[in-house]
Amino acid sequence: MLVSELAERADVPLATVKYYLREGLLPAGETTGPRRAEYDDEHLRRLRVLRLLREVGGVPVTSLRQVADALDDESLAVHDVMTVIADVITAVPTIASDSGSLEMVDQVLAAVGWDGVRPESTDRLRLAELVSLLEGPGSIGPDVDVLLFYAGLADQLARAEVARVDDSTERSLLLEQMITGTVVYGRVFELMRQLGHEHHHRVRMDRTTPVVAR
Amino acid sequence: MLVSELAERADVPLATVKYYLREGLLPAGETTGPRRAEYDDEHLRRLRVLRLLREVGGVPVTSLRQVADALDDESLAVHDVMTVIADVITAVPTIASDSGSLEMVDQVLAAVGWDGVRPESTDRLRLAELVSLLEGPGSIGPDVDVLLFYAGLADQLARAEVARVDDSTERSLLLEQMITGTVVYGRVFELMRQLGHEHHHRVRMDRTTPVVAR
DNA sequence: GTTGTAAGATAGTGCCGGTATCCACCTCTC
DNA sequence: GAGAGGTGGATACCGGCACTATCTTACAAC
Repeated sequence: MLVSELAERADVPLATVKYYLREGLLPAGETTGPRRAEYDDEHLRRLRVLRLLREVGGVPVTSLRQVADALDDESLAVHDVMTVIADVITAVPTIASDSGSLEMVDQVLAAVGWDGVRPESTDRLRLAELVSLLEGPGSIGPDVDVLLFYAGLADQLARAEVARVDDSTERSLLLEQMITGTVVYGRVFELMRQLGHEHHHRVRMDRTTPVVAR
Repeated sequence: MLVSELAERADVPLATVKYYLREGLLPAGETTGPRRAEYDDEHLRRLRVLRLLREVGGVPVTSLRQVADALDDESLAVHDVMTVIADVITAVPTIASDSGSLEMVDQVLAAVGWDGVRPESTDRLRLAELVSLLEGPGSIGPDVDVLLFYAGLADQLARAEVARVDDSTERSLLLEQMITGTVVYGRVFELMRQLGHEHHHRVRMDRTTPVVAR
């Protein structure tokens, strides 16, 4: 297919596809002439994944390059590509964190037995930042028990999600499915949590406050 | 305290505080003279909450105005303010959703018994959008059972979080704590999920692929 | 041939979230 | 009571980001 068709099939403006090509996020098509190039399904899938990361995951375009590079690097194991994705999804301006918070995080990680986490993981560092944020005056202090509760649930979630991947799938397809899953289901869970708040909150209100009219 | 002190204590640039005042996100201080105004702890807490929503929650400044208005409106019950917060946190450009997806979402909501969710909830609508996104060709189709699994975990989380709020606290303080909790612990859980992926992923790799060197 | 569209390069746009500057004036210190 | 420095208030400006528009050259299908 030609660029225009690629753009149309992915439902992305042509100008944007050209921009991504310029930025090297999308591998160039196979040149079939001085002013002609062919694109295939692989390009289409790549484009879809990038847009998903961008639009649903909120990943900035500059970080997408890291993603593209990792996907293109055949020497990287699927697992290693996913750590790149993990780091990139976690792109929020840095806050200061103290060593005590990091210690607390590590304590929690140890408690749930997550020894497979890289010490340089962005997620681990960001988590410590958040914990130190909670330590500020007048806020709900971070409690190891509370964090452990979260970690326990997250463990169930992550365990089930990892178990759901089918390693017999071809590398590039597998990666795309995993990325989509991470991003989209992450958002799904987030939304469900908020819906849960809304429900349980209302239930509690109805029980607590006297109902005036119904 | 004077503005400069307010800015310093919240660790926000003075120019930004002035900007927030201009935008009406922060109520004006009490004027004590033609070129003098006093700010109190309430202002400080408000500022901190706004910055948290902005920096950790990624809420755009325009939406912060809705938050500020809701917080200032004493006629709104705590619960109603929280629905405003819920809608505002869920600020991602819209994707098209089909009616089938919405039906699926409602089916899941009914299954977990969340009848306290407003039909117009932004979260409910966004969830339907995501579900229809998953329905696209070549992706991991949305499965009611999978969604139910997420909903079940989210229910545990939301239930525990709502149970943790102490209604005897003064309204404005309570709201601030709840907002902080929603935003920060949401992010905490997200990070923990990713850390869980990293760990379980590595474990699975180590088991699956023959270890060459150690 | 004529027309339409491709590729490729370069320049421009719109929004967002602040910053910077200016001014008239107040207040604190010495 | 004089001077330094900070204040509230207004307006103008800025940098980054993610595109978007335009232009040129050339080929391809009719």
